[in-house]
Amino acid sequence: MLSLSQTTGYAIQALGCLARCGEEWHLAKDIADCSDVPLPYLQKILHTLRVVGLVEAKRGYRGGFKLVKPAEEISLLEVAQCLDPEIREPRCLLGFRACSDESACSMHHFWEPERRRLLAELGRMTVAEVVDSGATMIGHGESGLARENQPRIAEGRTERAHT
Amino acid sequence: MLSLSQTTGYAIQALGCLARCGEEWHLAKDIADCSDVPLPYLQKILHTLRVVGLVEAKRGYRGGFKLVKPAEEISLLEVAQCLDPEIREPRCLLGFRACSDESACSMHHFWEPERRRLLAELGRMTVAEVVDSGATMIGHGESGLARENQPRIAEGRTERAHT
DNA sequence: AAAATTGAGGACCTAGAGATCCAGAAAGTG
DNA sequence: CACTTTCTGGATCTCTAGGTCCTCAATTTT
Repeated sequence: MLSLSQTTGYAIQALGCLARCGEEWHLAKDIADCSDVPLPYLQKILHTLRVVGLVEAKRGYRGGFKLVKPAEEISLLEVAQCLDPEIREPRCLLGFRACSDESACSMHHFWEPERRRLLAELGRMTVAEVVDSGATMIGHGESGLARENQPRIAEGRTERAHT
Repeated sequence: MLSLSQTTGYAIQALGCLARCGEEWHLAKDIADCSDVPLPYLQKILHTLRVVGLVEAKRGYRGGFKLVKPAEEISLLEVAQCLDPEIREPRCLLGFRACSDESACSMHHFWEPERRRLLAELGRMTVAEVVDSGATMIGHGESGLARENQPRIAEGRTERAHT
């Protein structure tokens, strides 16, 4: 209750990781290491984010994911709307099927303004802000929490002697 | 997202119906008819409400349910806490396992005050207020919405020529 | 005491979210 | 071209909320 879905949270984390770490392609695996998101599930989420046009994907050697637009232009609401169907079609707080502005349940007049206010908040906040408030960098496995300084994306790939 | 569980909404409806309709025993069936809650599930919820001490139950002929204390003394928060485990142990908005005031995720400082504010609201609102803002009376099948005037509990039982 | 009524409470079903796994396709490397 | 890497996308598993069903036990009526 009173929260975004787990999946949306995961997506915000993933986008945050990408935002912090430049224009390069980043592997799903590295993003997973940087966040609290299990890899297989993250892959699925990244896939969805690509379909809705928030990230770009490249397959094959030295492929990965990157943001399509700057993190300053991605609102949290936008992310939530892509992944959380209930955000688009909110349920009546009491579960009435026919609840609406015209035929309101007894909590509607309390709840509807609250809901709008929170959505507006989410519409104002961007992925960039979330990043700035201190999270983990891809590839440093800090579990995504704001501890110590901010690590960066895994450069493990350089060890593979490319170029 | 951003709502109480369906079950909590159902419970508030049921308590509201009981509140509106006096001290007598009311059948689960009549309460179901008055609300948008499917009978078998309502029975389960009423059972839980009895276990946590919000309603009293009586079995057998002319049994039913009634409130243990006046609706003015039942806060919505109280109801939610009985039925919605996530209210007691809120999840991190981003899904971090270790998120807390000390080790906060990047949305924690935005979300925590919002959450507290909403919980405080719910703590202030009572079942009595929800009733007063216009809902359906038990036994008149108005689907629980604030249409027309407020119907009362089914008196179908009187047809059975008791007394 | 027998019959009728009604909640108690456990077994069970269903859908969706969260999560995992794997064969296959695309892309770069040598 | 063969090989490796990495995303693709569908099948599948698990867990929980929501919901149904059925038998048992308690209580009142007659």
